[in-house]
Amino acid sequence: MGISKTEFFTEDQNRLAALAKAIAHPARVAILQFLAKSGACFCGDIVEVLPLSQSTVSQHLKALKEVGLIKGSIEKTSTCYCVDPETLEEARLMLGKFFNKMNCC
Amino acid sequence: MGISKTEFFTEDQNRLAALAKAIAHPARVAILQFLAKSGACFCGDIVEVLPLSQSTVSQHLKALKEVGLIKGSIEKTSTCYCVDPETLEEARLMLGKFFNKMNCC
DNA sequence: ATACTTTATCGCAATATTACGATAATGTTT
DNA sequence: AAACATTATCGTAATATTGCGATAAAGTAT
Repeated sequence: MGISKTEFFTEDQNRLAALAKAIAHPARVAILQFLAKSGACFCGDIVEVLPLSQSTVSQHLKALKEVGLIKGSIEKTSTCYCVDPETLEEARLMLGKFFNKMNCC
Repeated sequence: MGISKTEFFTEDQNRLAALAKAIAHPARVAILQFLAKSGACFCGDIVEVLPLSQSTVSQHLKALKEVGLIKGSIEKTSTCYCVDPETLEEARLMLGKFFNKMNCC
């Protein structure tokens, strides 16, 4: 995206933007929904459900993991992913606060 | 972003992603906050406050307007922007529903 | 009409995202 | 050890985003 001037903005603004960016793609929305519905699952389970290749799904999982919305635990031969309730709550609070402050106009 | 497979996903998933993408950049977060705080303002007012050029701010405003989060009315020689409460409510509801369904794990 | 003010758009360059196949990495099973 | 299964990473191509300067567009004021 070009030279994003993140250093000028506040920590909150950057964090909110990062959390929003994590769900700013329908595939990641779908992955989160599937993860929540199934409780926890493997990369392969998601590949079966979505029209994306294994490497693409893995990259989306990485993006979600980096922002903290999901976490993965190594289990047997594969990695088991599940939603991270703490970051989820953080996102819910930040977005809630953000939208509450929009109450004017 | 490459060939995004939006046609596969549901309308809701795409809409949620689009709304999230609108606030997925700190500059747009800052613009929305400034707009809400000031009630309504001109492009020039935002340019004074942010470390971005006039054309860049105008582009961010366009992105916010396209997703419906803000609306602009022509006033005198300039355009007056303000938050659109309806789309804001839509975003709040969609995100709220999304996060509520994440309550498991 | 001309100059001025303000916003929108164009064109460009730099960087990021998305997606995939191929391959590496890691552990399991035979 | 060899074959297998699963996920992560690399390399690459196509496209999108971000940002800016320059310019167009449109209205106001002199």
